[in-house]
Amino acid sequence: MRCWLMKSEPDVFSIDDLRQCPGRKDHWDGVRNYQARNFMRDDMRPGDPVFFYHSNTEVPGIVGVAEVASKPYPDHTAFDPHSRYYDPKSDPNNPRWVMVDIRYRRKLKRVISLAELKAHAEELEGFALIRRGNRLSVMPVSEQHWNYILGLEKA
DNA sequence: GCCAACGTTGGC
DNA sequence: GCCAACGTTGGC
Repeated sequence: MRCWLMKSEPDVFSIDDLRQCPGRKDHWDGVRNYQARNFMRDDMRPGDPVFFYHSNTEVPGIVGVAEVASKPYPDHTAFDPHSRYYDPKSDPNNPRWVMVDIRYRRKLKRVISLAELKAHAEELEGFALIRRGNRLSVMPVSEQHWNYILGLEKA
């Protein structure tokens, strides 16, 4: 089992949006970065825990926990010319982009902000989120870092 | 809204 | 294969 962090802009899709989905589950469409895609395609397994991260917002940070709820499968929004995620180069017979389903587990008792995570850079050394210039929207979290971050929740 | 950092594209 | 131009991400 691997742990993950996935970013979403709350104006587009927030943790509350996920919680209100039928079955508290939705598909995670729109990933258009090869490295992020490869993580989903090659390394994610149903049941893997996921930190839900709010980006591009007043206080960016981890807001909740979800879990991977499917195997990877083709991202159909790439085939839809009306979608903002349309990619004419993705061939339906050989899909370029994949997605997984994500299920809501819980919100954290408080937001663990990016600033707070950066303040623990020493304990979180190697965590992709706090590396300079990081733009990945899907990234692995080591089990050690996962547990450390959850420990911050009670602080 | 600004802009640094990064990924992608395409000319050569 | 290099690299300049461009588009996007996302913190601030």
